[in-house]
Amino acid sequence: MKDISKAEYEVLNALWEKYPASANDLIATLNIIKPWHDKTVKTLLNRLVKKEAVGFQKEKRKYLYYPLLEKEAYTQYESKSLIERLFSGRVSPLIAGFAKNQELKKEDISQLKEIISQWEKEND
Amino acid sequence: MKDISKAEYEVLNALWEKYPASANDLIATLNIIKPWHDKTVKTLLNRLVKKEAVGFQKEKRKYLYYPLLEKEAYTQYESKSLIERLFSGRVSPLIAGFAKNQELKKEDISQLKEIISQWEKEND
DNA sequence: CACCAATGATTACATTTGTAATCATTGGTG
DNA sequence: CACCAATGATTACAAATGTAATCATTGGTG
Repeated sequence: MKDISKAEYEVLNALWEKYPASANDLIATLNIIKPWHDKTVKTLLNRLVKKEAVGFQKEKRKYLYYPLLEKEAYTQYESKSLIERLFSGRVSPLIAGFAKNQELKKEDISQLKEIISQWEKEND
Repeated sequence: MKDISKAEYEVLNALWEKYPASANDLIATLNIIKPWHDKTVKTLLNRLVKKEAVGFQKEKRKYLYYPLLEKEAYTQYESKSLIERLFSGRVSPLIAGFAKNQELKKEDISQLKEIISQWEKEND
């Protein structure tokens, strides 16, 4: 998987939210959260195309872009890379850090319990 | 917190494992896992000094380096940044991804349960 | 003392990334 | 048809990053 930079990720994430999308669609969506010039968005979009994370279909002069890389595949890859790099591949130290720094809510705990419960149903 | 690149992190991680350490100590340690030229390690070390992640004490011509940035602070910051960026600040989707992709072991589950149990003792 | 290797400081260069600007083409409108 | 704005393609430039090389200084040794 080719590396996708943080700025590129923002563009790709906007596309995952809604596609197919034109460059102008994405520029409008991103303008809500990032004060980026439209030229910046177009460049990042073109880099994503070059990296084969995004494809497009021509419709007259307008291009309609769609993701080639799935959000889940990407988030899993990035998560795993970070866990590997920082925690020798173990997820528990990451969660322990969140717990220690009071960054877990009751809702998070419930959700984790649910995931564990489901895992046990499928694996124990 | 100043961004620490992946290569810089490797040097810093070697230092966290054992400090104070000379440049040569680090070069030797890193040589085990990375085929880096010694000049590369020195450059990365100097960049870490510039970023104030690392300090040093002179001992004749030899410098003994030590971390200024704590491993836990860094790993928590990076973890949180990733979770914020990819999962809107929620840890459960990250764990759910690991579960879904069969990347959790029984041992991970035990550890997560322990963390949850501890959290509940301190917060419920 | 002279020499040399060791050590850190500084420089180098290619690639990647962030944030644009400029250029070329082309639909649409008057 | 001419013109112009829209649209994508290409270029630009600074900073960060990866991976070095070169330079300046200085301990240690013969």
